[in-house]
Amino acid sequence: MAIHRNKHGEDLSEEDIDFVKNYEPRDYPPNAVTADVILLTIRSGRLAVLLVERASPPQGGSWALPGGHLNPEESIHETALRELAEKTGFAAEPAHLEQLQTYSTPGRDARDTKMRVTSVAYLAFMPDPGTPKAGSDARSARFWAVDDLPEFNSQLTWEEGPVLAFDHAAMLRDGLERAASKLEYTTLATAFVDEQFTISDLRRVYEAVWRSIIDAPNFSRKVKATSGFIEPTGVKRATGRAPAGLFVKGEADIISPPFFRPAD
Amino acid sequence: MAIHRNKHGEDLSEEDIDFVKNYEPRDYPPNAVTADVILLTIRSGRLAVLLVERASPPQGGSWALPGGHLNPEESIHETALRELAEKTGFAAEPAHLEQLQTYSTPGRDARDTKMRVTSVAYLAFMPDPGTPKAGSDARSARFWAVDDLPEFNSQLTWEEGPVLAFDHAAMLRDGLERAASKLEYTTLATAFVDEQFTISDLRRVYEAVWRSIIDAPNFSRKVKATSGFIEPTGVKRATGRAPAGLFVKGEADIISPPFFRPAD
DNA sequence: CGAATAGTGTCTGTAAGACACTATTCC
DNA sequence: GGAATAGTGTCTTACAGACACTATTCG
Repeated sequence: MAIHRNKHGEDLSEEDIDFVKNYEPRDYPPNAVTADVILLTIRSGRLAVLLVERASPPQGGSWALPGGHLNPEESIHETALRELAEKTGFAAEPAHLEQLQTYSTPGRDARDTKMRVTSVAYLAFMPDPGTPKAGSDARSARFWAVDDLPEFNSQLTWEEGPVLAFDHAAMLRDGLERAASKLEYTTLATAFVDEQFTISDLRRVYEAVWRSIIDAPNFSRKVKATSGFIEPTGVKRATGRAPAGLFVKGEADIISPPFFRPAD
Repeated sequence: MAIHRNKHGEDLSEEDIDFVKNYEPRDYPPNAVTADVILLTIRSGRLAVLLVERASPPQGGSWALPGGHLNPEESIHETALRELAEKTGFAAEPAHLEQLQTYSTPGRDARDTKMRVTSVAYLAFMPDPGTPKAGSDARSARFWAVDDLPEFNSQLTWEEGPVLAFDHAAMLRDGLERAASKLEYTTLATAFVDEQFTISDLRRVYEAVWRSIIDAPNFSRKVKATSGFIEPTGVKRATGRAPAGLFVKGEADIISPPFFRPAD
């Protein structure tokens, strides 16, 4: 039996070439595939997420994660990057972008009665990039501290902050959990800080994402003892009170043993 | 500003109702959304995956993960369950089913030139269900030990076992890594064994998924010390040599502290 | 008996977390 | 000096892993 391979259109069997030639996509139920991006950063020590105020339907006027349709010829990963650039005007790509999960519950989008809308959520980290410019299809765009969102802070009422459109609150919830867990076993905390950073900067990332207080002495020792996590530059920064050593990210992506979150 | 919500078609604004009424899905590029399932089990102490031999194009004749198209009205999770039942004839649902990742690289499917095919991969665990019956669209269906697949065992040549269609080898690779990591911090090892099991049964799951040998005395003590992992039934099973206590799964889903894989 | 499996006891090294203490800078 | 921040030292507890040892059954 012949081995059939299909990488980027090469090595198609004759049957497959025929099959594709006669294939009529319009014979099948319509689908839309979109990417939505949860872009997280740290602002004044608080974890913040980028939201866009939608200009047009569905759910015009409400706040949502930036996102949009998969174009022919591009991968969803590229969709996520493109939509992020279009909706926010950021020139720089995020320091980290990973796929989170796909959401497809019927009814999650008003169009579902005519065409199913399947959304692939992405999770992105970057150092505070300043104020975004509202782009195409957006009335406005800004970072919101996660605990200024009523759906993420039981102290707030629904009138005191934006309520998320579609199932974006569920996406954000899943994204926050993924982010917290990734800090345990990867060096991704460095994706939230500038190229050069102090150990305290790094600790504040953990504190913001984990929503907990970390013992500074123990943290400092642990980070320096984890091989490949950070590299000293030799330079010291005298910004605050005591001068602090400046570091850059090391070569490691995985930290072992992991840094555990406090049990709560 | 009004708060817009959209849960299962309720609470639509007038703009959204108008928008959907005038929406024409055929104006947009066509997409297909499919679910593919990585069903893992333990057979004679080895980790095995369910594969089907495809009967029709694309890639008819090659081995692939069971899967198929998202139907209107169903969630992608339901697609995964339905395709698994249709392609294998299993009456029982898997003990565990979770979404893994979504694959959308252009060119991953021969049809991509006419219609993009986005696949949501699912990961499923269950105790050995016996021999599957090849269902719709499948020439045959069977479990393959993962290390009888040439792409997962460098000792084998491509002629000595099935080579996976599409990007299913990448999916399986990601699924195996997810499975190994899930055993670290969840009680999902119990999804691979029968309702009643011995501690050795459970240890063999860890050994098969982690591809490593675990010290039986330490494992036994650790499992029993982890609250909520397993509950004793009081009964003993005298199948092999020494009689072993029988246990059932406890209420916990998360194990803390985690069980770590050996560093390799 | 000997082999295979189940399970207990005990020791060692590593690491997490608590916390007292010193050092440096700005006000 | 006093407050804020950076960083060291040291002690306790917990747990992973190594491994010697006992117990039970089958051939």
